[in-house]
Amino acid sequence: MQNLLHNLNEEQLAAVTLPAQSALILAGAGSGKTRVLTTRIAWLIQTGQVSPAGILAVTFTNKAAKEMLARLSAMMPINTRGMWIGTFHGLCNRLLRAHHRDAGLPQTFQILDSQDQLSAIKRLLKQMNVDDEKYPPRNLMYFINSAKDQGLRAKDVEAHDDYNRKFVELYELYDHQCQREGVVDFAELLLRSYELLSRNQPLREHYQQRFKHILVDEFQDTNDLQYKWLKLMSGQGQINAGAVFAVGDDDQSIYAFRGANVGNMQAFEHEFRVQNMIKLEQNYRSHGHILDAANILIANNSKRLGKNLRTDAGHGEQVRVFEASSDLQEAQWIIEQVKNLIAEGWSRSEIALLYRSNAQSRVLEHALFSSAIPYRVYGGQRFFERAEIKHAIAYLQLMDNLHNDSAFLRVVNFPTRGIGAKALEQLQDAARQQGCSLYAAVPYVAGKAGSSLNAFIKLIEGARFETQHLPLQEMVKVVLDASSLITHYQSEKEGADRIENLEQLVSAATLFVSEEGYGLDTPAFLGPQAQAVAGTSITTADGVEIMDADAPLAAVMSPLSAFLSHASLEAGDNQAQVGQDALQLMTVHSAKGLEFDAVFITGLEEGLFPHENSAKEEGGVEEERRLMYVAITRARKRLYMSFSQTRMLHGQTRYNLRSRFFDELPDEAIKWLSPKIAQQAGWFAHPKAAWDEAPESGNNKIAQNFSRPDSGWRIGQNVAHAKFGEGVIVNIEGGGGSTRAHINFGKFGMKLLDLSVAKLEKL
DNA sequence: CTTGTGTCTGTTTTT
DNA sequence: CAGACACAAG
Repeated sequence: MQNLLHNLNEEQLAAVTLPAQSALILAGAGSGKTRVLTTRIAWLIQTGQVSPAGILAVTFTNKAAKEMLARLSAMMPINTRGMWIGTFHGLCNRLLRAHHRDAGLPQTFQILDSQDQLSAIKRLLKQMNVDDEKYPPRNLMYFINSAKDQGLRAKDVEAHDDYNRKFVELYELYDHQCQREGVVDFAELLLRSYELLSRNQPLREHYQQRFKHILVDEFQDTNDLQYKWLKLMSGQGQINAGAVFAVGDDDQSIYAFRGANVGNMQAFEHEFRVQNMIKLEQNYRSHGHILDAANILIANNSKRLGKNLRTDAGHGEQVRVFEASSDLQEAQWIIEQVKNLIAEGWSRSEIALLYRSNAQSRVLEHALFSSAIPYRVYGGQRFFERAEIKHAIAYLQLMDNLHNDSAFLRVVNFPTRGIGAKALEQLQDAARQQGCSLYAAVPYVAGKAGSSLNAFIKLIEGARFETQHLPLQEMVKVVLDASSLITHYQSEKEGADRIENLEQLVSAATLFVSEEGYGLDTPAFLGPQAQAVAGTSITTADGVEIMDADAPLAAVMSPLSAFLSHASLEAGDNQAQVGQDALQLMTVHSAKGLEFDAVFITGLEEGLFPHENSAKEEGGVEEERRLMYVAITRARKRLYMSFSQTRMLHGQTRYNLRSRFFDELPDEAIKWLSPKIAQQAGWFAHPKAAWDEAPESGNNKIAQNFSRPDSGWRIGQNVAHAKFGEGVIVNIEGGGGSTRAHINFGKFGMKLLDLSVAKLEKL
């Protein structure tokens, strides 16, 4: 016990040992949040206040859940497998599998990822003859998801005009389609389990009595539905309500775009009668200058709960800032710095390259590849999102759930087997008439179309028969073969990578089976095994005895269903080699919760970071600022920031101004690093001041590439105008006597100015 | 029905 | 610069 608590500071100790009431912990970046959470769980169990089964811990990412489990088992010699620790989506999936009957779902229901959801919506619109110009599928998807995120069904949504009424109508139809096909989208996992619990009293009471302590990580990221879910699960407002221990940081709320509502923190404080709000403000991660930069930047936001991080670590080094002339050169400069760091003995895996959007990784990857620096990209195109993997998965989905029309359509003619648009049209007509799935409608299609469709059915049935007793990994092999996916890619020029990925799918299946505790020879189709374990059965209203959802996984779903869920919910975070000491590349979003010795924040330009779309959204810029705050606070010892005058985007060069966030950083904490030689050429000058110091070693080489004679105005030139402020020349037209320039003045927009008339100052 | 070519468009962040 | 989609030729 003592050694459990002895490393905690005063605030942390207070949080960990709070009485069994709901509490809100405002945990700043790097203040030991995860440690407080896990120690709290360990403390509750070790002091005998609750058994492991009475704990429910929710996170947002699989990474965070895994981290928590790992730390817990390091702390205590208990079996964490039975514990309810996971993401909202993962836990809801489990709940729905265990109670699929009560939730009105087939045992083998499948989960749509965003891609699948969008194509399901497109299919619906086509079938209903809806003009997708007028009702863009993306907008409908957004509409449906945000309704669900608020806990609203179609019937609950108020529509004030015809346009919105159409959306509501389509929402309703979409839900019907999903129900018919036995599929659920991400938001549906939550909404469905919320409805399950609120409708079903015995179930609700069972779980409410069971979970004495509910712990929520990253509480600022909860949406309305998740908040309601927590209220229901904890029995908030009832006499024996469970205690909710919420840990969050309003300054790190970066998921408003998917419905997260920071207001939940205040609501929580009131509705859960929080008596204990503890702030963790001692930062153990970053050196002083880095922390100052973060604190001063975030102070520009208006709606904050108020919190300031402090550190004992001393100032440390200043933040290094570099202005590049192009995205290519930015990448080169980064490589140069990374090489220096590595030469100085920094470990590659302790260096992170962060960017605002995934598309930015390309240039960086290319540069890293050419310099043979090992790196690892997180996010972006994930393993289970690759086309060939989605195809293979669709075969498996179809075998597990014949009525999944999405899966059916994806593979019925891939690889091509002579089933074209005409045949499918016939099939869809038949399905509509019979009110059944495409698969079930095949017998109703006559003629040539019918026979090629029948051949496909035979293929699926054959594969099902062949694999009925095989374990998952063997099943995957059979499917790759029977579907002719491998053969297909063998005849394709660029198919080698895809085949390699398909082979990795077999390894992924093997790994999954062993990690989830299934036997390596458990048949993939083997359904829930009703082995009642003491204390895990519930008697429902209609007197049926069912399993509690925390019974062994095998009691809740078959290996195949579990694997398919895994594919949708985890998307294969990365398939890169884990052990290698490699540079870390990721978006700022996926860097949340991580920390590194050295961090590069790249592409700090207006339009990119803050992203241009954010300007149009309510509170958008503040969210971007929080994102920047997250980025800065990832760094322990050294922080670099860079931006570029030009950048290739959507196939054309864009001229950007440097990010407004630079103006919000404290001068003392910043060191401008752009080369003097270039400055003299008028190329790199920065309005703030002259460069702080002579270029560091290694920069001269870059500088030479860019110092060129100054020939008056040029595209990309930064300028200042008395009325419009700072801008950048985007295009120059005319010549001789009258030269006019298109200049992007940021918030003043684009102006066409005559260079001989307008009083412009070169910057 | 398939395949290739062309045009178009739409671009943030993620469970 | 992609990926999605449409259309024409094989």
